[in-house]
Amino acid sequence: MKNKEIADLLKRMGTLLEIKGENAFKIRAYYKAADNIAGLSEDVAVVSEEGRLGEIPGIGKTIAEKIGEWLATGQLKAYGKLTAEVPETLLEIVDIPTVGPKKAHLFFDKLKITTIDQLRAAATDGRLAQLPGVQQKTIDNILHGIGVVAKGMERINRGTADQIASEIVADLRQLSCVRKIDVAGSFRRGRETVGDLDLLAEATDPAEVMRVFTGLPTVAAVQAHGDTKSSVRTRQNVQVDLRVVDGESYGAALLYFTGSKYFNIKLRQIAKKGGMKVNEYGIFKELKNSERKLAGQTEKECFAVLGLPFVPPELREEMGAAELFDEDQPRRVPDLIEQRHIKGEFHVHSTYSDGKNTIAEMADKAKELGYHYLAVSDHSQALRVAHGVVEADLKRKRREIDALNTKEKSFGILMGSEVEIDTNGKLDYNDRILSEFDVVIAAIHSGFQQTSQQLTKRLVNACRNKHVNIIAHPLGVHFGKREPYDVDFDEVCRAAADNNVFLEINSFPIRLDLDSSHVYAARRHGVKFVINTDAHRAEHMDYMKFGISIARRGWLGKADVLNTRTWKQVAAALKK
DNA sequence: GCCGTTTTCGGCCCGACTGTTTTCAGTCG
Repeated sequence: MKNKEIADLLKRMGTLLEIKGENAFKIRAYYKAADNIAGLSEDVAVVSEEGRLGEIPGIGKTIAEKIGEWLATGQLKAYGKLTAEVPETLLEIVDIPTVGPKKAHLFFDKLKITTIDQLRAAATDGRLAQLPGVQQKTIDNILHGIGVVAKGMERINRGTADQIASEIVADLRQLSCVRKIDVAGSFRRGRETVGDLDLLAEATDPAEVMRVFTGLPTVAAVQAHGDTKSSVRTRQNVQVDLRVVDGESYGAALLYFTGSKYFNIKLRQIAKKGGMKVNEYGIFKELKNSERKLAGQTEKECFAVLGLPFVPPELREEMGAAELFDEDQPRRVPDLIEQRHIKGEFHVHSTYSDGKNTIAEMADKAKELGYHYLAVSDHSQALRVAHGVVEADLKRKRREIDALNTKEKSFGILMGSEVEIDTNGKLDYNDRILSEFDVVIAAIHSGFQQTSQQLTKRLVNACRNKHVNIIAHPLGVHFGKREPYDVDFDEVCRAAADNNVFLEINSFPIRLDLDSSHVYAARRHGVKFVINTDAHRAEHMDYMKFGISIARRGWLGKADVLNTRTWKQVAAALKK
């Protein structure tokens, strides 16, 4: 799929037009188009071939032509023309915090600065100080910002974000003046990765909250410190923003700071049509010379006065917005899966392969979580680096599981395996061995460099095997190391649906694979899912919440997910 | 540049904080 590349290209064009000083609405049109392409669940090349680009919101004649040209030739004349005027390297300049398009334009126009190195030189040798509106503080901020960019500002994975947020929230909760505190932003929407953390608090003494927040031990730098809003950068180089509001506005503020940006714009448009206004303080009826507050205390009442059902945070994205906002259809919000629906899982490891805990210890953790069953699915023999289980040890493992099960009535341990799919699509155990497992998970751990066709064929072959029940981490994502495979995802979905194979949502924080956009797309193929943690030690089983977030973002309900069922129902559902 | 029971022109979401300013522009979310 070229969606991401096209979205990036349109976004870059938007920024370059902004530096150039183009009309603000034209710029926004490019950004909006980029967002909508990025959030598209279909392949934009297919949409283009079928002449349906114009059906994508925010894509008109001009941008549709540009997308077509890029798809056909791999080039964009307009982009070349634009970068001849506004050098492409200025994009790295506007990435520096406190430097936006206006300053980038000023530095380029007056000093011919096009790179970060040139900017640093001009900041240190005094040339920057000659410019109008630039004083020492501005120069200090720019130099500091260059340092921040140099350290890297990539998005962090959900597991890391969860840790940082929990610690800060726990510290602030201790203050007696703090009534409520929530993590908002993309974290609350359940995104797989987050760029920064947005916190919202209700407090009787906002200044005190700000003082404590900016002085926390984890804070490396304070970027802004106001009465109701502050922004810091932590030692892990993660930006955290905190906003304090009063109780009357808490719901409106939570709505506002949860976003997404796209969703907020949608809400404001709906409000405007009804003669209302939305901001972080509430929803207001616009009267002749004044305004009247209609809602603000809770998110629920804010949605209600706009005539909308409560939209769970995970659905507040471009993806699926058509289903939520289409005025011709009843606005339907699905009943999404919840953590309490989970009755077990199928993909954890034990000391038989590369897990750190015994089968009994993993089972204890599962019981603690209130599960009814747990499949212990160790690696198969070919995965030597992970001590894949050889045939002789499988018998020993089976005897151990049977013994543990005889002691227990209300909980069942299942014998599973995470079986290697080799580079030809063949499985690592023969059919006789495979037939003896309670559940078979097939997975790829090698040969990532193969072509799209080869990888697709491997996954499809695995689905067709009569013993395979689940495909683990179907796209091979490894946070910071490996992008998703370039497989024909539609074909994999068809093979899974046709052969009663469940696609895994892997909850391990560095995997999170499938991600929500693929879940959303797969659901439309009639694919069923299973949410697993891939735990390699007992406490990893707490990662289930991350998989739940992805499932919810992908619009999954309880019925779409295998491990919301009892073992009896599971056994029936797995039959091929 | 996009869009349309406000429709082919004239709109397009809203506010806090900072820095450089005597009233506001730029950046950010």
